[in-house]
This record gives sequence, C-alpha cells and structure tokens, in this order.
Amino acid sequence: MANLIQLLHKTGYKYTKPRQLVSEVLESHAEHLSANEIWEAVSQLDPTIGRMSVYRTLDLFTQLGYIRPATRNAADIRNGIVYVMMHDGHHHHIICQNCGQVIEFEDCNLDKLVETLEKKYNCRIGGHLLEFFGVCDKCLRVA
Amino acid sequence: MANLIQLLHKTGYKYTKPRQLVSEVLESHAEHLSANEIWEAVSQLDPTIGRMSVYRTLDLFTQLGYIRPATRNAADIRNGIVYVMMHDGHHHHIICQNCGQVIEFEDCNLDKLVETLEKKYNCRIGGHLLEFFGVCDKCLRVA
DNA sequence: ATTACTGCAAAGCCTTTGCAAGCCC
DNA sequence: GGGCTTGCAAAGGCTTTGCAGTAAT
Repeated sequence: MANLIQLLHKTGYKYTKPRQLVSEVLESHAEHLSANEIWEAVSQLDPTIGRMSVYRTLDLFTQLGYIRPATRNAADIRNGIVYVMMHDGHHHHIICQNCGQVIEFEDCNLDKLVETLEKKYNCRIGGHLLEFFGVCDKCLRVA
Repeated sequence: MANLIQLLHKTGYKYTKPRQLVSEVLESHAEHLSANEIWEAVSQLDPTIGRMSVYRTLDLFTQLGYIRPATRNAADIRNGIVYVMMHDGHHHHIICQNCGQVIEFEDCNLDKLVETLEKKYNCRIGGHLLEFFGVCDKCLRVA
C-alpha cells in the first residue's frame, strides 16, 4: 500500500479511495481476477464505488506498470482478461492446464537473458511476465 | 501447415477449410492479431467463411496448444485478446511499451528453470510464454 | 480554491448460443 | 452414409463514452 502511495505521488496522481481499494483487492487475492471480478470485490468493501472507477483505475495501474493484464487458462479463453501484480516489474507463475491452479514463484534467473537481448536488439527491458503451462501435483496424482 | 494436419489427425479432428485458413493467417502475420482481426483476414482469403468458425477454431487451437491467447501492449489494454503461435510449446517476445513493436526471439535457456520448478512443485511443465516489456531500438533513439 | 477524479446511465462492440445444411472421413 | 463441423442471426454481457458533482492537493 505504501508502495502505491509513493508511486502515485511520484507520477503526479492522487491517492483516492477507489485506487486504494483496487490495490487492496489485488494484494489480498491469490487468484487472478478479471476487471468485473475486481469490481465485485471492491463493491463488497465499499458499495459506493462505481464500476467506472475500477476500470479506469486498472487502466492507470497498467500504464504505471503496477499491474499487467494476462489471459486465463485455456479452458476460460476469452473469458476476460485478468490482472496480475508486477512486483519490481516481474511476474512469474505456473498454470495447471487441468484445474487452473496458479502457482506463483519468485526466482527466474532471467538477468543473463535480459542482458543478452538488450545487446542483441539494442533495446532496454524493464520487466517481464513468464507463464509456464503444465499439470500440477494434485492433477498428476488423479490422472 | 503439415504440422497442423498431423496435429488434427492425431487428436481426431478434421482438417477443414476454416482451420486451414486460420492457420495460414496466423503464420503469415508477424503482428499479433485479435479474434476479430483474424476473422477479417480470413474473410479476405475466402468471404464464405463465417465468423463463428474462426472463433471456434481459435478455441480448438488453443485447447490443442497450437496457439495461446495473450494481451496487447499497455496502450491497448482490454482491446481484445491476441493469439500467438506456440512453436514446440514455446513463445518468447519483447514488446516495446512505446510503439508496440513486437520482437520475437528463439533462445530462452529456461530448461534449467523448468527442471528446478518441476522438482520443487512436483508438477510437469509442457510449455511457456515469456514476455519482456521495454523500449525498442528505434524508440530509444527518438527519445 | 483549483484541478483532477468519481459516478451514473445509456450506447456500443465483440462474443456466445441454437439449429439446419454441408463437408470430411 | 454417419457424424462432426459450419454458417446465420439474434441475444447477451462486458466495456466505453460524456457530463455534473465531489474529493484531493
């Protein structure tokens, strides 16, 4: 939360209730939520918050690199876009193709690759999203 | 194309014209296209192909792991989902946050990480999508 | 006090659903 | 020939837009 306040200040945006609540919802849910689901969760915390504010907040957060849109498991294609938090510009997870469970992990060891790519393409890389698709522990046992 | 025919045969699906054309469009466009854009491109090749068939084909291809939905650059949030080809279950690219250019690359060196994760979480990983966000060569010079 | 942000409601677009005809195997 | 696949059209849901009031700095 403190991070969000600083980020908004630094970029010249105001720290408002909708923005505060959207951030809280994102932090407190392990699952990945769609824009609509985030609005529903925010509504439970404060029913006076409008849908619009949530959508616009998500756009702003994405612009700021605070969150990042991603897609759901293959079973839920086009079932809406979900948003993931980008801690330090990074996000990594494993998605079970069978049950849809999401396992997030921290270490990615991509520094070397980033360096190589920046040299090869003369570009600057600020963050990344890494998604693995597979079958989780539980589903392997059942199968 | 031959790959698609084999894949469909192996999984028990028929090789039809809509499926053939969707595959061709995906292969011939470097940019990432949304469902609607793919339909438009298919329509130019054969106007008798219906929208529905394209949507259902995309769902099927995704189920088969032939393609994978992803999201656009931050500027086009919620502007629809785009589809990327999953060659050998892998896909990697760099997206320029400024102009939206997409640079695809091949080597990712993630084998070691895959191995570590499979051991740690007792899971099996079949493929991945890796997206880097940054600023491309051209945009760096202009700025 | 100024400026940006919020909230409401209607409009808009893409996507989904169901059924008869056609094509692939 | 059998059965999956297609195509059409209407229904459905999420998202976008514009303006007046409100809250943050």
